[in-house]
Amino acid sequence: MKKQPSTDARAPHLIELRLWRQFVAVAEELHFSRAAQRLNMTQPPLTQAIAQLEAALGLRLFDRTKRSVQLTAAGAALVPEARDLLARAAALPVFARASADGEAGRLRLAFVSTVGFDVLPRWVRAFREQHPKVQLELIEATGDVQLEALGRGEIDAGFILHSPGFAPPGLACQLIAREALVVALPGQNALAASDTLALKDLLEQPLVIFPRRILPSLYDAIFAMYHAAGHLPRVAQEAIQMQTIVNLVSAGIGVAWVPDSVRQFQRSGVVYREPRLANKGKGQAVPGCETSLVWAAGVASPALLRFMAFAPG
Amino acid sequence: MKKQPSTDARAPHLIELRLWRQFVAVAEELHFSRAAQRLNMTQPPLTQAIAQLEAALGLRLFDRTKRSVQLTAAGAALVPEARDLLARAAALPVFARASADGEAGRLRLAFVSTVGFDVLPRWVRAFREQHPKVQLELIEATGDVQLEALGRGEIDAGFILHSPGFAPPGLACQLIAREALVVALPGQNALAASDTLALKDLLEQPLVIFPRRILPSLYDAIFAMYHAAGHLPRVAQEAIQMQTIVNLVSAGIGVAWVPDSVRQFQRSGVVYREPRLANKGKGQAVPGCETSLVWAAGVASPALLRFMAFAPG
DNA sequence: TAAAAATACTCCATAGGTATTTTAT
DNA sequence: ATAAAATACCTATGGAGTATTTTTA
Repeated sequence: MKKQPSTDARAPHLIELRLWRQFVAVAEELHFSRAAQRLNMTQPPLTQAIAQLEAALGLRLFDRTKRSVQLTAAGAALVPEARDLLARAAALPVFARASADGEAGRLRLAFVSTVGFDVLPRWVRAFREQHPKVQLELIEATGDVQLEALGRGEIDAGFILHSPGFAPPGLACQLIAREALVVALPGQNALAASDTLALKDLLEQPLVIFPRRILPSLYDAIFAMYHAAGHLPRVAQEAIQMQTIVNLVSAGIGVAWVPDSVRQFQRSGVVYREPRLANKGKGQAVPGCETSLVWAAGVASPALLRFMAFAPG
Repeated sequence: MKKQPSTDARAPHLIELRLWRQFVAVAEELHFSRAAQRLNMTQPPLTQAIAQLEAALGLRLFDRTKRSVQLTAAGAALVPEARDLLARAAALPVFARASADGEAGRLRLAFVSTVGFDVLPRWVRAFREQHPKVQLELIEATGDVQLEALGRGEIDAGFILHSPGFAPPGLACQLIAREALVVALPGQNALAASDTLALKDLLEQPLVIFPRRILPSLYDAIFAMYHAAGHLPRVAQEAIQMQTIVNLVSAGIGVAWVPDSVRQFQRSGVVYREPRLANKGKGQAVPGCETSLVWAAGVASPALLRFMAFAPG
């Protein structure tokens, strides 16, 4: 025996848009035949449709006196609501297509504090102008927090600091900016007095440094630099935020190698210097640091692709 | 030959709620079979329905890899929108029933200035508390403007001044308040000096009066009162708003018989008095004036009935 | 090989059609 | 007499069913 379509499968008392469309047409024409014409149908099924709608609602929408049709109070109240519903339904396909090609949608972007000063604001402003229907959510977070959030799908992409060559597994990565490291010195440190600074002057200074766990290549590059000069750096303190590193330097805890953009943190008691390396000529240079946009590999949304197309020159 | 249902009659590219419901179910389960179960249907027609929706939109909503189902960017963007649409559609019947019994809806009420001071504010406040979903629109207007607006269906009801016994044609009418007339005197008028005032003192004073066109019975009652005392009143000026009448009295144009509630207009240069009639004992009294709520006969909306139920004792 | 989506078909519920009746102006 | 809504009945589209195949983890 064949099971017949279970009646409540079809619609658990959900009134279809068809009925609302027909209702609005009759309400606007106050005339079943004309409304039917407008709907490209004949009058009898329209009469039935309205009857069906009234039955579903359990109330009369029109006062029909064979010769004239008038809205009841409930009917009149429903007209604007029904119209609104239909307008929203009609807008969905448009919105869908806009979402598909990245014109609309939501982008949750995380960023580390250093890009928050210059790169990101300009980028975001330009993007917003061009794509007003994309809703941008910006969250400041450290690199490790961002990577976890990406893994859980809580953000669409993140701006992180990383050193050249480091490729997080499972993530796609686009270079945004490359910058040299500079040294942050406590203002009261004797070295801050002179305008120029050589690597050899720094070798004995205690270091405030980014944890290796987060940015191994930066950590290693700094160690390699000291090593080449015959020294093992003395780490006074690790800190995971540039803000904190600068604060620690300001407190005189030590000196720190930080990306150039950290200079934006104008903090009294801290001076920044570009040190000369002793053997620059021989090809050894101050190590650099890169800011990249990372996202879960293979799931770049159209909106994200649009966003990346705005990458500053 | 029988005409077959014209294809665009059924729906001019309007995607029915059924498809959105099914889409949301699949998006939530990310599993066609489970989603079908939740929808009380089988898997194959659900697969077809999603295919149909995707065809209508012209884009993919799910990445299906036989073994796993994932939302595309467009699909993910659509989920909250579709959910919202469904929620609104589900709310319509509830709203309809609320409108039918007056729990929700819109009430456009006009009122003359005199009720705006005391009666109306208390009434409206009490009603709003009990029926928060009824949207009240209050418009101050003179009686004649209100009657025209009622005729054109621009307001649902109006508070007007009228004299006992006057019944506007085609309108239903409910008495709200009955009040006696008092006399408004210019402050510099000699009569204002004494606390008491008799009708005979007023007979020679020029009158500022409401036009007969608007409120014939009030006009006639005043004339009858003067007549009984053997005088024909001298009309200095007609004015259609109580505000204006009081202003004219203040300017010394004349005295005026106004409803008691007009005393609320505290205007310097105007005093109010309750005159003694010479022959009070014989049954002649100062004429009165009524405030009534009027509405188009036979079309009191449920919300209006609710409103009237709040008439102050 | 098992689980899940896709495909192929069958069927009937119903939206919409035509013909006719009713009723108020 | 006429115009318009209601009623009666018919048709066929398509949504949902069952059975089966395909695919990949």
